[in-house]
Amino acid sequence: MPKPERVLKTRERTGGYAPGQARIIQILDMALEILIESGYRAVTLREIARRCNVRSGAVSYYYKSKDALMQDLLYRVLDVYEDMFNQIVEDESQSYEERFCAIIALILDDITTKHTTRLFPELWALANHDPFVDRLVDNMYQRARDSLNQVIGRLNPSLPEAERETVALFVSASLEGTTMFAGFEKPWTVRMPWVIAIASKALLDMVKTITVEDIHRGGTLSRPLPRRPGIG
Amino acid sequence: MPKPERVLKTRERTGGYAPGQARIIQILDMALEILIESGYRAVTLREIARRCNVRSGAVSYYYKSKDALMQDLLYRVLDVYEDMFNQIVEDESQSYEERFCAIIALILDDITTKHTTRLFPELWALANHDPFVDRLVDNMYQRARDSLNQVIGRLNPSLPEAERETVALFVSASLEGTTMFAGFEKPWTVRMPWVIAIASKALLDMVKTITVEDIHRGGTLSRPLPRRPGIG
Amino acid sequence: MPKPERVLKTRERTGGYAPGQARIIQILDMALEILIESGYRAVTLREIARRCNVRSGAVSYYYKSKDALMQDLLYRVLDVYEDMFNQIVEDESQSYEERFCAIIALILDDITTKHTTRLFPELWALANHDPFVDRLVDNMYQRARDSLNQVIGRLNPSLPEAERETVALFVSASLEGTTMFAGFEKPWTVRMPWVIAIASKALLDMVKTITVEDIHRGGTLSRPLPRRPGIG
Amino acid sequence: MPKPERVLKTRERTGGYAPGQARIIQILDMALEILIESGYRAVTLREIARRCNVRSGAVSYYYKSKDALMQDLLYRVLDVYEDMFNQIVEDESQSYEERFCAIIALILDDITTKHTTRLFPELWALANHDPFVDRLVDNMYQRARDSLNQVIGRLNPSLPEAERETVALFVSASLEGTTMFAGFEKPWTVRMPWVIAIASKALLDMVKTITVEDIHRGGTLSRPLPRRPGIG
DNA sequence: AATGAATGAGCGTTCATTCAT
DNA sequence: TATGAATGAACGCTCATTCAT
Repeated sequence: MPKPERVLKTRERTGGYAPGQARIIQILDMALEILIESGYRAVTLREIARRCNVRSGAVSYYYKSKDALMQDLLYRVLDVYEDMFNQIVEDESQSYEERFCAIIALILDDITTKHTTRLFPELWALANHDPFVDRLVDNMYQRARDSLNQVIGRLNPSLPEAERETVALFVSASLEGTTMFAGFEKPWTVRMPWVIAIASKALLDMVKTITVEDIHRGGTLSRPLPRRPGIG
Repeated sequence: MPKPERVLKTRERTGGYAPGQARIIQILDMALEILIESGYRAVTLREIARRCNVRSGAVSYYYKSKDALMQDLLYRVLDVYEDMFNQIVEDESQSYEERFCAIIALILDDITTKHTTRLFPELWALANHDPFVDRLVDNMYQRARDSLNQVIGRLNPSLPEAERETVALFVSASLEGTTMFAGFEKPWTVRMPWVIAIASKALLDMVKTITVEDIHRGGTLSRPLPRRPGIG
Repeated sequence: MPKPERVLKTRERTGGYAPGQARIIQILDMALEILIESGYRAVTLREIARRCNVRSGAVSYYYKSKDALMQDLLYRVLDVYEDMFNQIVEDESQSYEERFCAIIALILDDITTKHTTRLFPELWALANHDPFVDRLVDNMYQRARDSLNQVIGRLNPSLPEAERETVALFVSASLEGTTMFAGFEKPWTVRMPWVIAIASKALLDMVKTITVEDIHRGGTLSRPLPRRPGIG
Repeated sequence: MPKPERVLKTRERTGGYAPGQARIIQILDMALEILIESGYRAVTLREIARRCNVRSGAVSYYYKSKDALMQDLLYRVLDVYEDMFNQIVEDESQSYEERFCAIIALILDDITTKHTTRLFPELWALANHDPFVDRLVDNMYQRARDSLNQVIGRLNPSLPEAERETVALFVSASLEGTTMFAGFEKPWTVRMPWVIAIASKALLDMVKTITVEDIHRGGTLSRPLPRRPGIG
């Protein structure tokens, strides 16, 4: 996506349902469907058009470039996750421990969906070579960590801001990392209940007990690590 | 990569460095370079050839299809990780706690390299739509967990096999998940020392103290989770 | 031509001459021109495009594969012969002998055209290795023999169905066989009038006088034939 | 075969079996095998080499171009037919009628072999666009007609030379024409015995009874023929 | 609002051919 | 006598994109 010319806002500005709105939504839905089903390489204007029962020129009519379409798609897709955690964090009927574990369970549960299992590795790969995707995905995760941060601040009030944010980062990373192993149709999908229990214990205990000194001590290793041998 | 016809091993066995061997290595090196630099989409036979200063027909001379080339490349790349952990696990001069933390530090250190940060998300994305890559990556991680399993067995002998394997899975997933956040040129790269400390504490404490009951209790939530809203 | 997905009929039915219809016709005309001029090997999408003054992508726009194009072409080409004989057979102003000889003259006359001389040997060669072409050509000749069969039935009513069909086959084969010798720009082209006379006499006499016993007697040879020596 | 540079004679000159002779024979055998099995398009140096268990460079070592190889192959292949008829024609123990029918049976029998059924249509197609093949095939058929001519001269001595040759041509063409219909694995293969009987009667009767006047009368049609409609 | 037609670039692949070894 | 390495051209095909209608 080398030419990040925004197109999205045009669409967003049109309140209600302009005639073309329905088609735009259909285009984005089909594009997402392909992305999830077959990966980014398979997302072609032709295939999107085919699934919308229009010609590929029609897709170009709504998006002047494929990049613009993809950007619009990613906005839509990531917006959905925006408030995912806030509801839990703000749920006054639960203790902070409960809320923390609820977030863990929520994320790990979401990870087993086809949608999330397939989508996020694509995003991670795209983000590595596309600054626009990189920024978008980064923003999304930042918002997720904001929620975690609030809860962690309550569970371990003595932890300074910077350290707390890094703790939240590790929590988030821990959970995201299970995507490739226990996601949709992955070998460990059936073990997800156990994984949730293990993650809950590991992360909750850590969050509650970790100190600034623990974090600053660095790794426990005094000896130099053997490095991964290079290739080629 | 639908036609997994191996090519590599035959050629590798020719031993020494026949003249053509050097070119094969160059081809794979360049292919990997492009994969890391620009992603799978950018890996074309012509670009590989360009970087090798030959015509694209020369690449086809060595690999009768792009799939065969990619398979050979992935074998080579993943073979490297094969014995990565064993050295540590078998290091008799360290305690098992030390070995466990050494593995964590080793992996997280490796994650900050450009090579690993860029390569693995590509593999995860490919694996979602390509059974061959899926199997290859799965095998690699399985071997990694074998090493973890040995150490965990010593740190927590009362944990039954199945539970221990799931614990190892979570440990591995936790570490892999940091790739997207604290890998090469990522926003949190500079915080990797802290992340190593946090991960060491969280995972070591968990591994040492977790019980079968903890794992079987499932998540701590009794109430149904709010679901992620669908898209489209 | 391994994937016989019809394309033609759909397009043909769009009736009239939509703008694109003209281009399709031009594409098929140029493809046929090349086939006749230079043989099947020379029929490439690029050469077709060149003769149409468009880029090769434009040809691919109309035909999603070269096979589809070739199939469409062959349908068109062979359809032309469909009613070729019927007009004569149904011509009530002629005796059946006249009609029989008219068919012979019609076919042998057609054989001297560049179109037929060049096209049919290509089809025979293709049919040997391509089931689709095989079936198409077979159908075409079957229809041709149907016309002959009607006339032969009148000229020799006592001949049973199966024997009559084989007689028609030999008549048809006899005529087709002159293509390579007396076709367009062949050494014997100028002798075609004589050939027509010879064929008329040989085939008409045979058709009128042959009996079931003649046919069932088999070859007149009692001794084993010397076999053609094998090669290699 | 646009560059007819002879290479064959080089080979022929080496008497006995020079070491490379065996390889040349193998190359030509394999080339013929492919030609018969899969058609001219499939005859590639690579495939020939593969079947000879050598590299394609080795084939180029013996034949400096593919055309030279094909020419050599065709010489070899057509040489075989050279004396095919002479043995029969010169068989003093048979009457001329018997010899004539024996030739018919011989040719039609040969036509049912895979070798002949597959080879000749390829040659006819090639001859249309390749003067070298054209000349070669033409020579071969000329020799075949020489044999027929001798016998026809005995069966119908009053026929002048030119007319007799045209009669021989039609006889030869009649028989060749059955290749596409009753050859190897063709729909009418099982009817070949009947075809032999029909051909024997039709052609023998004609040869014995036809007169110069029959031939010069031309076709029996007085009215103009409806022409095959043009394409495109 | 959408189509139909076409472009131009690039893709993976195959081929005959060359040539030093 | 043959290989191994490489070339250069061509192939069928796909893609995003443009634009008049």
